[in-house]
Amino acid sequence: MRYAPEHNEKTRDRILEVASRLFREDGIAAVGLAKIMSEAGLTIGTFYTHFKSKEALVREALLRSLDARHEGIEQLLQNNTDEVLIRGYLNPEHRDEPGTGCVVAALASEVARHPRATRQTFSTHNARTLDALAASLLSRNRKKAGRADAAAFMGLLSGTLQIARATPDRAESDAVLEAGVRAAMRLLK
Amino acid sequence: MRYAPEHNEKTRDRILEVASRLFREDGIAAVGLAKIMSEAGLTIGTFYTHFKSKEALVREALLRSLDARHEGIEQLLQNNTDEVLIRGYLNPEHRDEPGTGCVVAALASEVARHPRATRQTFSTHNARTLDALAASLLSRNRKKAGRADAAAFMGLLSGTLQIARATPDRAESDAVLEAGVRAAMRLLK
DNA sequence: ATTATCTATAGATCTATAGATAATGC
DNA sequence: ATTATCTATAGATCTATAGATAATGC
Repeated sequence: MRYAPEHNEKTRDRILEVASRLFREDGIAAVGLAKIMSEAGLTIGTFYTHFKSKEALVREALLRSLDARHEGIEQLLQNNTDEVLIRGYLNPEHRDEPGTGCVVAALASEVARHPRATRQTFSTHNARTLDALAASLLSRNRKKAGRADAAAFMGLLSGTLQIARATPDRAESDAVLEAGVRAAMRLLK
Repeated sequence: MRYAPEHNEKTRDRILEVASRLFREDGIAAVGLAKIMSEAGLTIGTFYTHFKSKEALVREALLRSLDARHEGIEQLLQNNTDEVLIRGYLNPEHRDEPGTGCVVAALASEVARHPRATRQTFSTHNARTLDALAASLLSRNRKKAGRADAAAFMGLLSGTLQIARATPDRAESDAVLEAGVRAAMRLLK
């Protein structure tokens, strides 16, 4: 069947949308292509007309979700105080909704075990956000902060969010988030 | 065959030893029971005489590796300066050897997706290390640091290590570790 | 006529179980 | 006699491919 010219691209986009959410929610290794295709309203047979392999999908989904989050963070960086921005990351909603949340917190440790091409995609597209962080948030407070300093700041945020997510006691988990906010503020002083 | 009384326990220990390494190296979802048993010198059929399920193994392997690392960290906390301790965590060897390294950096984001019983085990056994960190490292520098503050400090260390592991360029990855050291020192000031 | 989608399947692997085998203590 | 181990297998799922089907543009 010859479909409309944009049909193929729209389908591909829908698959990427679902994949970038499910990978963050369940982990890359734990989510199968059949589930992704099914949630996109398709059967698994169609997958390979859109992507060469699961690893190719992983790279494109990472790219997509990192870029999407970059847009959001750029906006937050412009008009807000440090604390508002930090609390925009370290809050119970973000903790409880990994599917639309930070890619670093959800997938960095798993991406580290993937092929170099995948790590390269992750690193390159995360660098845009790190550079923006360094340029506005960090340098606003102290001088001479580079991409690596932004990575450490991001490490504090994502590492703390992960520990909060792994902590089953709600009150204790909330306290971890609050301690993370204090620590992040301290880093900026 | 009736084996020596300690035989069963030694075999179980060997399985746990292998599992706690492979889970950290490859991720929990990505490593199968057959591979674990094979590296322990056994076939998969024996697994269920030692553990009720894979999830039960996960809990015991987490418990074991968290406790093992706790011992090491306790010793480091006693006789070293802040910087030596921080560099004992954020260094290239630790980055390159996840199998024997920090459980939080390797598995926290994956544990967060596991059943509550597993998260409880993780949280309880990690709390011992967090309390030790709060008691010595943090309170040595600033007053009134609790378990949650230690969790944020640990979040900085583990989150930064994860980003270093995901960064394919060696020099850039090394720079992330160094920035992490600076940030951790800053947190203790 | 083209091509995205479907069903069906290959072949590998996953967790888990059943029943036979073999090594040691009583 | 006991029991940890083995082989074999069930049944589900994984990634990937093959070939039939069907929806739309020329």
